[in-house]
Amino acid sequence: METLEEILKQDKNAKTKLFKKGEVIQNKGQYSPHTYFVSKGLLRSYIIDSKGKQHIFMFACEGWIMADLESIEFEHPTELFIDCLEDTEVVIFDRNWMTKPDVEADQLLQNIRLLYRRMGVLQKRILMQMSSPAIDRYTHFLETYPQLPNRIPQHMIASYLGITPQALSTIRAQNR
Amino acid sequence: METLEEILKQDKNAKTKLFKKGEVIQNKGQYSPHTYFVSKGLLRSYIIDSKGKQHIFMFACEGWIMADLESIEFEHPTELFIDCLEDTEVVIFDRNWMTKPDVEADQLLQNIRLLYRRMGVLQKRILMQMSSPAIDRYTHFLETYPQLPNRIPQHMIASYLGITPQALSTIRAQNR
DNA sequence: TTAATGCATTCATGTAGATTAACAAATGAG
DNA sequence: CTCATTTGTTAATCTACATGAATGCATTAA
Repeated sequence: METLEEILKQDKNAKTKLFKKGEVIQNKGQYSPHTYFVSKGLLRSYIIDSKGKQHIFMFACEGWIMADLESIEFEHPTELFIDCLEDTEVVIFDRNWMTKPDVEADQLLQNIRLLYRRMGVLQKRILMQMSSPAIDRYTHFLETYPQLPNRIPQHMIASYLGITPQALSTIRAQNR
Repeated sequence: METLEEILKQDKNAKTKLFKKGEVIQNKGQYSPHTYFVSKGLLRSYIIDSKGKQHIFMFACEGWIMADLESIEFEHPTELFIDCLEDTEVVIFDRNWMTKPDVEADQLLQNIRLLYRRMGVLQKRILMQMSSPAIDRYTHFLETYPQLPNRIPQHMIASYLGITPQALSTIRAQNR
């Protein structure tokens, strides 16, 4: 079977778009039912809570998809900001892209596998958030995304882990 | 469009199964690539962490699906236990059920919507776990699952929220 | 060069929630 | 019915992590 990327490159309907580092793709309050497949670069989604604090929901580098599925499924405005941590190339899909009649079986299968993979990651994240201390979550992050620490600053890792940059710094110091 | 339940009832391939309250459907360490659609009753999935503590990952009542998607997608043994909190009727699917050639378009669309819905819930849960205190998570749980508090004991709600039963008890007392 | 800005580290103190324990009420089994 | 288990509550103490402030070090701009 071909990779999703190979399939997408042959797809006439797929819209490719380039974003610059720092560019904002989606703002809180919008309803934008798009799903982004990252073919190159690095995206980030995050919320800003009632106290003004940022919390990174996820990163998406090459081969991952980025979308506010809660917003798309329940059809309400998004709480998520999405922006680019690097110059990024994405393929954009609309709502219900997966079930359009012209979608090929191969592509559909790949799409569904991406959804499963994503859910697997979300599931693991919830379980770790509930049952493991910050040090274990950090170790797990390093194992799962070995390439990311070289591409993003520490404070973003902390934000992803759900702790402060100070706490992460302390953890790293103890672990040395 | 018909509901998934109506579709499933006409499906010759769908296997229906009955479980008794308390029965264990899946144990940690197994690899069982099944997805359960709950047509009646209530299922629970949970992990037991390295210190022996239980953490409830999710509940699935009527109309929801239950599966260890991490295990299915990455093809490793499950960490999740699944058991019945009530007498429960489920429809069982195997790995790759969604992409079988004999699956009808209507059913496929419904299946994908269930996946999206589930991911929306997971996403919200992660964001709340990171950014909101226990009291807010409890309130959100009550809004999202108004029927569940009548069907499960408090300590299971606490376990789902990621806090101890004592903490939940205190929160509820303050809120009165 | 000198500010100015962003990033990481360390420390002192504060706090949400964990832990442990004790107890009462409800439920269930023999 | 009785006894045992499950469930929910309250309180005292403990701990992981937050908060706020100070410091050093790059990088960039003027």
